[in-house]
Parts: sequence; C-alpha cells; structure tokens
Amino acid sequence: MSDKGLSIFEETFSSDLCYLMAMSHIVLANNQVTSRFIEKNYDMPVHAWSTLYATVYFPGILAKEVQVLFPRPQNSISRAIKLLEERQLIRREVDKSDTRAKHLFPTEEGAALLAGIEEKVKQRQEEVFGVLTDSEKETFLRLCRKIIDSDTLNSSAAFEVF
Amino acid sequence: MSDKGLSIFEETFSSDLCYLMAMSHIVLANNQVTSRFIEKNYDMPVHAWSTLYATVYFPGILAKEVQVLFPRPQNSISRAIKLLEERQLIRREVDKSDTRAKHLFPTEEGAALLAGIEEKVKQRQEEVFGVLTDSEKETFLRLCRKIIDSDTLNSSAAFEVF
DNA sequence: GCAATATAGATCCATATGGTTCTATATTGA
DNA sequence: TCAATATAGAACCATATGGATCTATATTGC
Repeated sequence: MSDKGLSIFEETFSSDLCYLMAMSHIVLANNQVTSRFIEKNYDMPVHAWSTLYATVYFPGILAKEVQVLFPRPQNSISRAIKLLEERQLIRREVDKSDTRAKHLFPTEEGAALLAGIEEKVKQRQEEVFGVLTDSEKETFLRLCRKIIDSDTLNSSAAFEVF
Repeated sequence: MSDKGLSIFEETFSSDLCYLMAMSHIVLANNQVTSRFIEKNYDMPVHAWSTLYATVYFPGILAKEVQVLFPRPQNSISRAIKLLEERQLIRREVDKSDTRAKHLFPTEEGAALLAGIEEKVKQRQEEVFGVLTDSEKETFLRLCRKIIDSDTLNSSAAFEVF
C-alpha cells in the first residue's frame, strides 16, 4: 500500500461515516477476490452458491427464507434457484398445505459441490480474519450479531422518502 | 423476525463461515436500504456517490486511488466518473507530468449534493450502529482497521487457481 | 361464502456490472 | 536511444441485476 493510500484510509476511516465505510470496504475487497474465484472455478454466480449453502444447511428451506439469510431482491434468489435446479444441484418439493411454496433440498452432487466451495471459502475466511486474535474474532462476531439482531438493520426511518 | 429466521441466524452465525457470513449479511442488508434510497432520491448509482465522496474529501484524487478506497473494477469507477462529469458534479484536470492521469475535483453543486447525501447516510449509520455502545463502536472500528491494514484482504493464496 | 387483500414465487425488461480489450502515455533496461 | 513493458483510463459487449408486474394460491373480514 502506498503512502497516499494509507493516508486516504486513515482519513476515511476516521471520518463521520467511518463505520459504514470500513465495513463496506472489507466486504467489497473480499468480494472482489472471492466472487471472482467462485465464478471462475465453479462457473457459479455468487447468489447461486449462497443459495446452495442455505439449502445444504437448511434442507427444506423456502426461497423467502433464503432471502432473510442473504438479503437480496426476491428475483435474484428465484433465478439462483432456477440455475441450481437446472444443474441438478438442488431439487424442489411443493409444500403440502401451501402449494405456492416450494421446499428446497440439495442433491448429492449439490452437497458435494458445496463442500468443495465451503472448504475454499473457509480458507479465505482464515486469510481475512486470521489477523485477529481468537478473542478479537469472538468480539467481532458478537458485535455483528448485535447489529443483525436489532430491528433497524432492515428498515429505516431516516430514509423515508422526503 | 420469525422463530424460523432466528434459528437460521443462530446456526449460520455459529457455523464455520460465521465471520464472513455475519459481515456480508450486514452489508447486504444495509445496501438494500441505502442504495435503493440514494438511487431513488438522487438518481445516482452507488458507485457514483462513493466516487463523489472520494472526490469531495480528497480533491485532486485519481481514478486509480478511488479504486483503492472503494475496491471495485476499474471500469465501474471510470463510468461513475463519466456520469459525475456529465452532471457537472465534478471536473477533471490532466496531470502536468503524466498526461494519462486526470485529477478529480468537486464542483460547488457536487459538494452541495454530497453534503445532502452524506447527512442522510450518517443518519442511517446511526440507525445501524446505534445499537452498539460507544466503546463497542470503537472496538468494531479498530478490528475493521486491523483487517483492512493487513495485506491478505486484497489477494489470496487460498484462491490460487487449482 | 365470497370479495378484498396478502403472499410465494416467476417473469419481463431496462439498466448496471465486470471481464476484456483498446488507446495513449510512461518507464525500464539493454 | 529505442524496443519492451507497464500503467492510466476508456470502450466494447455479454451477462447479472433489480424494480415492476404477473400468476397462482392463501388468508382475512364482512
């Protein structure tokens, strides 16, 4: 990192928007690395692998629940599901009491593919967060959880149209 | 949040990818709210306002430096600059010793527009991070900084093509 | 019981995105 | 000095994205 880069960081991450800026920076920087890798090596857009992740860990999950875990527009999830089904990485079962709803289940190939991706992403997580001590990691997660569990994350009073 | 949603969160944010998942979740959820607001009320894509931010805070900045602060593909920054210049929110000056490079400066309108956006985004930041105590916010920022300052964030050994 | 409304998810379409390539200029090294 | 290489940024184009709408089914209230 150049001196110029460092002083820009120093100022930005001390500014009035420092928290949002710092957090977004990490996610943007990591996505540049991680998304590119997964798209290149698995020919799979980022929404597809996160939907596959949700399906493997929560078999029977519905599209609308995937959307709660990975906050994305509904049609993005819908498309990801279509792609995963076309590639036979998941299958769908219509809900018995609500025929609109479709439960998602991984196929064997889907579970195997996710295992591969997950292993790689875990290594990547260790690269990114490895710079923190175990105790710092724990703290970081606790603070993230606190933000996620608050009800202001998904809606806004400040952003009512003015 | 439904019970189902809570238990999905509980499990996901305790899993082996908990750190990446938790951080991405916050940024995705916030972007859904913030990006939509700015696009709707200012008719400005997210990259444009972040580039405007960089220009106002670092007048004379180059496109390649904006890219360091907001890790995005080079052509996205290039397009954002074009849009901002077309709307006369920034102007450009060719570098005297390197005629390829163009320094960015905000116009008065650009600075005024950013001030409005920034105020709103600051209110939003307070909604999202307001759930943390001052001390927790400070800790959160310190940990983010530690990750940002490490050299593994922007490249990866794990993701060398295999 | 049934009209009004809400919800799950699919599809449409205009636009944003990002990998790649291109041009112009700078730097490097034999 | 000048060919080889690197860099700043623009442009091209195939694809991803997301707001809006649509269909089908479920729920709600009179």
